[in-house]
Amino acid sequence: MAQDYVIQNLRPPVEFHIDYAKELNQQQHAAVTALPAPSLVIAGAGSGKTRTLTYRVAYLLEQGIPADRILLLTFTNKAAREMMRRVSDLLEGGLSLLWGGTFHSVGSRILRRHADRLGYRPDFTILDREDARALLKTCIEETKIEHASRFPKADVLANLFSLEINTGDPLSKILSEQYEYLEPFGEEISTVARAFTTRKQKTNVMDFDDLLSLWLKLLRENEDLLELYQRRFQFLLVDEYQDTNRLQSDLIDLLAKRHGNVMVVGDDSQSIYSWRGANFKNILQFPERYPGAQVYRIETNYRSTPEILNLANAAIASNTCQYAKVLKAVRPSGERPVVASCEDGRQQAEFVAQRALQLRESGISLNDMAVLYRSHFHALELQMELTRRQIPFTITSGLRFFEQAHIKDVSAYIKWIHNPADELSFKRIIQLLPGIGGKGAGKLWSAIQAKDTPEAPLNSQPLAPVVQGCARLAPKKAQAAWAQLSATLSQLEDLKDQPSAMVDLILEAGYTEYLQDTFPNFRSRQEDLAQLSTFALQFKTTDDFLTQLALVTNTESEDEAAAEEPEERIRLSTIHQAKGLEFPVVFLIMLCEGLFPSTRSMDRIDFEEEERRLFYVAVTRAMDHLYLSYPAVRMTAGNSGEMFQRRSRFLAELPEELVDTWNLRSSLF
DNA sequence: CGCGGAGACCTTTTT
DNA sequence: GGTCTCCGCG
Repeated sequence: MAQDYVIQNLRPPVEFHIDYAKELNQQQHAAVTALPAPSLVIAGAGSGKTRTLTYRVAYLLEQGIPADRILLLTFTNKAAREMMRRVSDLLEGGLSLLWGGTFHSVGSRILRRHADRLGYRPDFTILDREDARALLKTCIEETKIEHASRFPKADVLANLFSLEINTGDPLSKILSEQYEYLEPFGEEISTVARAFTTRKQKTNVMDFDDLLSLWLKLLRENEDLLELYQRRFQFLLVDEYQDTNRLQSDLIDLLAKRHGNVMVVGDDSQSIYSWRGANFKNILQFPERYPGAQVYRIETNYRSTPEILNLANAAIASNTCQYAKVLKAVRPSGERPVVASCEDGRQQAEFVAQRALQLRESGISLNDMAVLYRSHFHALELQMELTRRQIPFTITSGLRFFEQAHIKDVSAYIKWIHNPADELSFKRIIQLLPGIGGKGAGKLWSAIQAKDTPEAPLNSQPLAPVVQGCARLAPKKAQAAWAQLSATLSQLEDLKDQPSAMVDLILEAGYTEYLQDTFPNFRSRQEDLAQLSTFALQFKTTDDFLTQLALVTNTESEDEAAAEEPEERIRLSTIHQAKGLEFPVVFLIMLCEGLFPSTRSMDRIDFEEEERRLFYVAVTRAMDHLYLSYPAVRMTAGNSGEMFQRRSRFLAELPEELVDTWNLRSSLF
């Protein structure tokens, strides 16, 4: 059995010759070299959070802790990969045993190993948001509900369930506090919730929340596994702790219970995910939950000029619920941030484009510039302007790469082969055939289900003959396509664990043709699919491929794609997606009341403080140049009218002497 | 029952 | 712009 952590029992310490005192400042150094014990690192924006964590890992390894005893939890997979790379650089390679990733990806790995304990099989499919919603929708339809027309739609319900799981509050409490108008439906909502859970288990699929809640359930209900993982993960490092929710902090607490060797790093001023159940009180109350925890504050900012930092400090000052801290700049003085008031969205777009070109003239690469905004649609006019001027840009649009219809069509084949219980995927692929719609797909699914018997479970026999056997149930119109489908499935089954080849095969076996017949823009869709095939190349198992497909965000995949081409691009991104990044030049646009802070958030309690933190995150992305802009009038959606805008309260709060104000409106007259 | 076209409606933030 | 819904035709 695994031993408790005792330094003498482990490998002899390895020396990496890192002079920690020289590489780190005093506080960072203290945090990095702290003895195993709970610790909280309050690291302000741009203060070297990643650096601290990276050196911490190196330090632990140097102390003789085997890499596989360390678990690094980050907010995105990309952040984990980046940190691993840096540790690996520091230590000159050899770190394959280090575990790191998001809660979701670590959870999915652990769940695959012990799925049977939860009534799942290890080949379970991970549903993306859209699929989870579709499944929920069928559960709603199948539950007999009075006054069904007034029953909440699937996405409202999905939010509700997600909140329930992520905050740990009972449904009744959430309903009475936040969704009063749904209280009359309480009973039926619970019925749907149960049906949804059963359905997911039966079809061997998990949604994002399940990856956390089932992980927690697994540990809570299985003493042996809890002990196994408590012993295995002797050192927990958690990044972006301010954005963890109840479920995640419970997981950490449970895993750390035996050793208490947990270091959490975060900045309460940058907590921007409360709508997803994140509870930034986790970070405020950490010292109470972990008596004896050391608290380190890193308040030196290495990223921004003093001018930008002054503005950031002023921006966050109005928030009351936080660890009071003032970031100190060490960089030399630079330009004052600019507030530009523009005529309309169009002029704002021109301003950004022009300014970007001027800065480029002065020697700054487009890669070093970012335009940030509150919501995806705020960037529409800018996209048009940049396109018109042929300024290359990357945008992480609302629609994620992996969630586009054609990508999901192709992956549905692979998903179903991999997990024959996956109802959604099966229905999706057969509805691509002519003459088969929702109803027909339902019938055919039942027919397939009938072949799934205890003596001959579907997931242990070739699927192609089963599908072929159901041919007579398919409509006449679909016969040829049906035969083709079963042939394709048969070929796919031979390509087990070659996901890229599977994608290529599906394309050749008629999907490309389908694309051409269906979509006017089939060329760009074909390119996407070629990219999918390339993406799949890096995976040795179908399992890995499908897991990553579900968990990798499009910023991550786009960054990888962009890294391969030499062209410079300015980056357009929501503030949420820019979390953790930094850019020499930042444009923050659409700073109008109603847009930022967003009216959509105003029904939430404490919305203003969270929106202000978001504003703070945005301005602290900037290293050298910061431009804040807003239009005076704006087209409103739908009725093509224009509305006068007021500048955001966050701009109004800034002391005048901290910014240069440019009035681009008056220059027109 | 499937499917294509027309029109309504809506766009907060996401692992 | 993109998705969802409704309607009438095959």
